[in-house]
Amino acid sequence: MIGKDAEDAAGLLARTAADVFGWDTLRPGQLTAMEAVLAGRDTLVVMPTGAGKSAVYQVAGVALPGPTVVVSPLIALQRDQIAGLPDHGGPAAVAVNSAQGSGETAAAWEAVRHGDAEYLFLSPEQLAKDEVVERLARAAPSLFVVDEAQCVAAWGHDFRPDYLRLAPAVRRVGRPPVLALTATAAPPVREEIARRLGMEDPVLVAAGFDRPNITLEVRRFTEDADKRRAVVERAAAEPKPGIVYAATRRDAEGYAAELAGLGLSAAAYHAGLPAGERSRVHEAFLAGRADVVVATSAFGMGIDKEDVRFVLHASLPGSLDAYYQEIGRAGRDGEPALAVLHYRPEDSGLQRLFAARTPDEETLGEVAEAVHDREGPVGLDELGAETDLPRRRVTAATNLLEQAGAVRTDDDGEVRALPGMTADDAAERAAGAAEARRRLEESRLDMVRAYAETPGCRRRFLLGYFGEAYEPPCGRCDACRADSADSADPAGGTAAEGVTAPGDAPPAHPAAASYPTGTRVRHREWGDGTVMSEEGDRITVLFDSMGYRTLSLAAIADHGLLTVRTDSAG
DNA sequence: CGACGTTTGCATACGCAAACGTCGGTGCGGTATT
Repeated sequence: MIGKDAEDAAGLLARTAADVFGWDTLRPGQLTAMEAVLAGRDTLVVMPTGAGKSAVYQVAGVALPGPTVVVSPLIALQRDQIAGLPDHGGPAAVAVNSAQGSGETAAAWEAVRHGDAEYLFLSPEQLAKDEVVERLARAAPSLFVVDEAQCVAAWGHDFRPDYLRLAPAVRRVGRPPVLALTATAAPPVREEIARRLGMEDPVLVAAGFDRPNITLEVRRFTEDADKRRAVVERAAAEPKPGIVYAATRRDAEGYAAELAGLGLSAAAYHAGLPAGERSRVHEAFLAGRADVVVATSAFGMGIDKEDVRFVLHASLPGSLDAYYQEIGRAGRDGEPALAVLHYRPEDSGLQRLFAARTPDEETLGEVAEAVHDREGPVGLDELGAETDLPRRRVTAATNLLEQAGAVRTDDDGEVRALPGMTADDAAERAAGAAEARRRLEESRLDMVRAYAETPGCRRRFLLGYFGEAYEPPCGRCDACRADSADSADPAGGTAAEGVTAPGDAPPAHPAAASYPTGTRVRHREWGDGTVMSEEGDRITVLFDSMGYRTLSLAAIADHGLLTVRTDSAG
């Protein structure tokens, strides 16, 4: 880019930020992302909550002629975003969703049609409707934003499969630049977001991941009862307020009741509670009227509270992406905060079950057959009617068929079978894709266990997972603290019961230098992969079809397991 | 996969263990019922 153009763009953005929003300064990451968007580039922004991700689309949206589409996963989040925009004569923001009346929705579309709305918020499910996409296409949006973009990878495969169908929607509304925003995404997740959204050569704007004020700790247990007692005692003892994450609704209520029994202001939060109770707990927590909220993963997005002092996990999360997202809610004010993972190997069973949930072969077969029986393209609504399957399952199955290269989505958003493949072949290949997906999810869970069991610095492990090198000791994780305690008192001073014993940090294996992070490698049995991290005498590789695998350098050397691929750099 | 609740099986057992069954997380949207 030519210097003068860049200056002009920066000037325009700075002026817009100041005049429209009253912001006198933009942070470097914000400006970089805005400039990329303004230059028509697809852009992926990975910045912690509070760093001002929303400002990127708010300012760039105004600077670009035409409305800005913002895909947001929760209606409550859409409301927050709209409420957070300046309303004194600034650009108007409207939403289209099922929670508002038909009059309000009609008014929103009118505003879009007349160019009175700068921002239009909607869920991915809305974009599954032809009528919505067609109206949007007529409005010719100049920017397509996907907020909380980690949802694409985390929810798109089963829970909310319309997240995997945004790419065709982007094309149908005129293929404006795509801006994806997320607080937490490891490199392979970033890659998946970009791929699933159909982003082309995206600009990556990633801020540093380390949250140095959060102390990291893992406590390991064999008995469930010991673990439960430890969680309650810790939540009671630490400075408030705090969040305890539990794996099930039942656990959330059990812990909350125990803490309340100790005289704390504690409440449970999960999706099974009445809406009124949920918002009451949410508001009480934000307002500082609650000491502890014990929650399932439902408690998260939209919780903007500075002074959370601890986040305890009573069970394993399903991935380190989810874990970092959840502990990232602690200590946003920069003051000391604490993240403790209470670990029992058995607890991974539940997450393993969740990971194993993929569409069954029968569903894949029915959908594949319904598509193949058509000579021409068919809409997902019609597929649902023909197969008599719920829309969500039809969409998920279609996504897998498309991923397996058996069907494709045309410019009208309808799907058609690709020639040269029978329905049975298609279903079989889709089942293979589902199986690969399941292996990947399980390997991500293995990475959570590896974090819990690492003898080394937790911070180094976590940051390594997110692609950031870190030189221990950090001084603020249980492993580093125990190490320094050991050197002060070699005789013992052992860690408290249940704490993972830190081993001696192994010396870097000389062979590790052969496999720096990012190297493309090929394994005899597992195929191609990318080196994600090296720790001591082992490296972790993300294999394209097998997920994460940790390999010992000695075994690699002894058996010639890995070859470095030089043909496909990057 | 594992926790928890219920049933079955035993039979010197008014109770206990094993076997069996069920359930488990995230939210959108739209329809049916008050």
